[in-house]
Amino acid sequence: MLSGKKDEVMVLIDCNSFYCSCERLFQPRLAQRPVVVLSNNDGCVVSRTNEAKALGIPMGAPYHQYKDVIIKNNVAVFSSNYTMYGDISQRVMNTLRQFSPEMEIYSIDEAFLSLKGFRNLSHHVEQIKTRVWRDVGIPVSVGVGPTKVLAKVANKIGKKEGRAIQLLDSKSQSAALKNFPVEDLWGVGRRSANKLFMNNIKTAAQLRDANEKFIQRLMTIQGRRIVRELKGESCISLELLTENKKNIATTRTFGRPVFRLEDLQEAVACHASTCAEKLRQQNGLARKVLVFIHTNPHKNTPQYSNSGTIKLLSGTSYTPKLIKAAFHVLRQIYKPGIEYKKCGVIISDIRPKEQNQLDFFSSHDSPKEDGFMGALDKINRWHGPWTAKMAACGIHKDWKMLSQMRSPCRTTRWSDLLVVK
DNA sequence: TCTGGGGTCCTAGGACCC
DNA sequence: TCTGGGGTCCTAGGACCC
Repeated sequence: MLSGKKDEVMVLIDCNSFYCSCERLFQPRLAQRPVVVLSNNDGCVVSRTNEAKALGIPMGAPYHQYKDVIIKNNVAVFSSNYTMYGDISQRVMNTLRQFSPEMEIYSIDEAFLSLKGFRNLSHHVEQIKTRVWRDVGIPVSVGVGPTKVLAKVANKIGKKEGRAIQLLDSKSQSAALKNFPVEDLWGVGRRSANKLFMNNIKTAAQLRDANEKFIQRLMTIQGRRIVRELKGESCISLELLTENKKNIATTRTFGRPVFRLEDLQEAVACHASTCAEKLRQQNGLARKVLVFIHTNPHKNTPQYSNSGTIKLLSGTSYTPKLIKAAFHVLRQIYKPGIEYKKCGVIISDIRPKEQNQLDFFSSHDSPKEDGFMGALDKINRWHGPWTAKMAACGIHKDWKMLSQMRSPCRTTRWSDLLVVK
């Protein structure tokens, strides 16, 4: 659990203002202009360029509260376009993969590389930045350390100073950690930071030098790992394989208030369908279905929120079965006369399909059902999402989320291809 | 009028069994 | 009617991440 390795070389690469940088890629004239990208439903600001940060627009800021600042300063605003960001992300990762066989894709815009044993390290690190910029056109920041936590620290400092930082020797580590706020560390959230403050631990160096057992009591085993990692002992290893998901969730805020059970059913059917499709992509079967609904907590109306789970007799990835289960839960938690704002479906207790088939007594999805789903997925892959769907998903969907400023899918949809004159 | 979405890991406590 | 201890499994909730 805590055994650490000493001679690792972890490199963290992350894309600067990733979603904004993707938008700039297709509109180079935005290069000098502040840019922000909004969350689903055009709710909050989830990505900002440095120019937008300088205007005082915080991460997660409600869009409507900053509309004035945005208009006044000619900020370019985009709804999020996850199809495009996902595609650009793949290109970035493909470029990074050429630098080392040991790579972990940590998020849509971040990856860890191990450059253990590489000679001429500084040269390689510089090359990473240059190559991603040249091949994909996305600016990245790079940080190097003997552990993931220290690579994160290096990356954060380097981003401010605009250069790649290496924290491989204890002297540079101490210098960096002395002034590094403990709350900015990877793995230290608001709750833990407050507990640390109360014990007079304010910098990363102070956390590194604290008593390990004491920190474990305060922040569980994860806190203790952070302490070890700060000391240069690698406890959080690279995840080289992308594991299958243990939970799959699809949840959305409505574009308008929803009262009727029928509308909720349409949304829940859509979300269950999406979950099922993601599940089939990883060749899994799920046995649990959770549905939740709730009102708008920011609005001064009667509040209600509830959720329920149903356990299936055997695992399935057959969309109609999952929709049926989700409806069953929905009917149990639905209360009429309430103004709903959001609903979601989460499937869990997921295992690989092969494993289920070893179980002689459970009833599997039939070959006919599998064939049906296979055909459905194929159609939607070729002709776009929702080309073919269950009738329960409805047609009008006026509860759908808003995305009024979405850019075209330049790289994944033929009709959106850029035309060069 | 307008405030996102999708994950993971860890722990405490209850249920159950012998 | 009273009484012990140890183990496993599961779940809900907390905390954190991007």
